[in-house]
Amino acid sequence: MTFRKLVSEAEHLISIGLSNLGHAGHKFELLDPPKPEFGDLSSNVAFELSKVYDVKPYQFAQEFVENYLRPIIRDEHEKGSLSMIASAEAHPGGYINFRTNNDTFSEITLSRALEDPSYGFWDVGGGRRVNLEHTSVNPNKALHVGHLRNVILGDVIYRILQFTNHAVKVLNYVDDSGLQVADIIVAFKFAGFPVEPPSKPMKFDRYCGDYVYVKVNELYPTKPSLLEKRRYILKELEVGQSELAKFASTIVLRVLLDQLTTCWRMKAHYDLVNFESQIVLSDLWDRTFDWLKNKGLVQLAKEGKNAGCWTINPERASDQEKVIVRSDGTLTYIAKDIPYAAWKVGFVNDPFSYREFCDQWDNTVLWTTTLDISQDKSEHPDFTSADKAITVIDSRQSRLQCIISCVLSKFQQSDNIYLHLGYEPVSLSSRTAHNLGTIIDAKHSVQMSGRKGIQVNADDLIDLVKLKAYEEVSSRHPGYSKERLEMLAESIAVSAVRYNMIKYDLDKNIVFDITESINLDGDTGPYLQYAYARAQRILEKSREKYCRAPLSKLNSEPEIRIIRVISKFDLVIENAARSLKPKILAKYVHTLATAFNVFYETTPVLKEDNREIRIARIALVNAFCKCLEVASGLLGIQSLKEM
RNA sequence: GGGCCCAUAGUUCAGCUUGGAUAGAAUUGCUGCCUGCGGAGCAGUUGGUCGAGGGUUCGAGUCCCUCUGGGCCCGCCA
Repeated sequence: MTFRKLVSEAEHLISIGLSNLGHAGHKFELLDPPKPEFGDLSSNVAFELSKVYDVKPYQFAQEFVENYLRPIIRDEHEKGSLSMIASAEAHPGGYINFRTNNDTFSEITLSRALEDPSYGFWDVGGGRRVNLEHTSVNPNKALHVGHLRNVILGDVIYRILQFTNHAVKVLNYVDDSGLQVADIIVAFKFAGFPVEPPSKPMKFDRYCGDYVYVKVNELYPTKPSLLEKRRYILKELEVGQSELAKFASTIVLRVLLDQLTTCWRMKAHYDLVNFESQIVLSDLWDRTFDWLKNKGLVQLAKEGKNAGCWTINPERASDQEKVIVRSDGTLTYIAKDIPYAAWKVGFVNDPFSYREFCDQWDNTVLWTTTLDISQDKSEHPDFTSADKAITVIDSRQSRLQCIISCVLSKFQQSDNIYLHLGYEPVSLSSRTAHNLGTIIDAKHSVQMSGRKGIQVNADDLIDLVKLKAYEEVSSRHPGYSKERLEMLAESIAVSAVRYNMIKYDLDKNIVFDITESINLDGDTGPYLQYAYARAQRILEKSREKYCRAPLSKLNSEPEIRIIRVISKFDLVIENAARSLKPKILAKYVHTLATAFNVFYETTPVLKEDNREIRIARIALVNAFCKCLEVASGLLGIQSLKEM
């Protein structure tokens, strides 16, 4: 909040200086100096103007500072209109560096952080409505670590957008009429697989995915009749209503609830479950199809390999045309996605009624659509006609997502109304794949495959990290009850896994290694929690009541460092929200926690004899906690008072 | 064949949008720091031809081109 003010003051000064020099409006930039010696804010203005005057940047900088900036700073100080900037100086490197008045900077930053209940808030969205789709895992299997990246990325994006004044609805699309569901229905109905998991207790999603789905796929080569059954089932699923479809529906719901249990464990929030079957059964497709035909975006192929199919034109000439309606009249995957996308942004009338699906971990209601109008709740949130749709899916879907995006841009003249937020997938390290019994060649990593059973289960991962966390917590608190230790270990495990999935850039392929993933030291989620717990211990033991503290007493290097980080909070959140890069926030929170840890090691708080300094430091610890709590919250990481 | 992404320390990654000061973390190895508010920490140290070559520029890890190596996509599967 306050760093913004520093920047705007510097902008103001340079602008006046340039205008006095006769270069009003000349562009320049303000940036973070890489080292503290270079001051608090730097400008490249001398590089820009030195071209005009054909002198060395340093020479221009010296003269500009001496003859223009310093007099202006003096003036403004006399008028009392500068609160942040104390001085400017030219550096031999060519930059002009500004220094703050530390006393007032600390004072303003900390009092804002402590007193403003929405410190860090920045209005990026202006209340705009966003439909955010993530997770969308086929309902025939349990989540693996690849899905986890999707869930966590999506959920952090949700939290960031929600925080920056977007009205976000989180959608989870369930493909309940696709091939993968048909596979397990084949197994249950025609291959003799029992519907209940044998003997030992096992989550149903896991049983379906790890066992039934894998085994039935192994049967197909030797029993081709099963493939015919699968085709039959697919048809039935699309028509709906039959006994078989009803059976499939019960299976899907069971798997879905188990999947959601894993997602909720990761503290992900959803607003609506969309079922593909309902999109097919509604008239959403008909309306969209008519529209596509009217616009001339699709055509019926008369000859060639796609004869008898409706196809969609590619955006680029080099791409092939894409079949959306097969020659037998059934719809392809993409044909179901286009009306869904159009529905999200309100391009077609909403054919759905809405009912409550279930309650969630955060005491919110998860809704679902229904075609049965008698079930409609009159008071339900408005899910359709968002200003923007964001779909979180890995980059292997880029081509198809691009088609959807292109088609939607033809609906309405606005670009970017449909955004595919892509990311590179998670693969397994050769060591981890080897441990799973996968036969590997010399490749560095292995793609996961649910169908082949090559995957690391999401719950297993959390459990493993939890085990490690449990050992750590119980060794520190031998007297704690099992329940308390469990709770803490779970929270630590979730934070470790979440942080690990967002600290990398979206375009980075994560090579998942099980051994490395259980690490709780260094650049991890628990590191953040640990800094917070230490700070909390200080506050807990402090007997000072909160009072106006002399914040200007905080001028040691570690203190200034934390304050500097705190002052940039809203800038970082804005940046993360605009760029949709959760990583930016993860990096920030780590920097914040590190700054605190340095302070903690070097600077006594409770042991400080001078009362004024002591209460000022306590105020600093308070501000740190508040900032860390909000920032961690945006990552879905719980701030623990103890661990 | 066409398209997308990646390449920076032994390892995993920041930094590239908007070119500029000594290229930063984490981890590994080694060395210190608990009769101090919690050592899941802190400090120090070892470790880099920023894949290669060319171009633009006063200046390139960052921008442009070519090449090499790796990943992914291109179905009447989803």
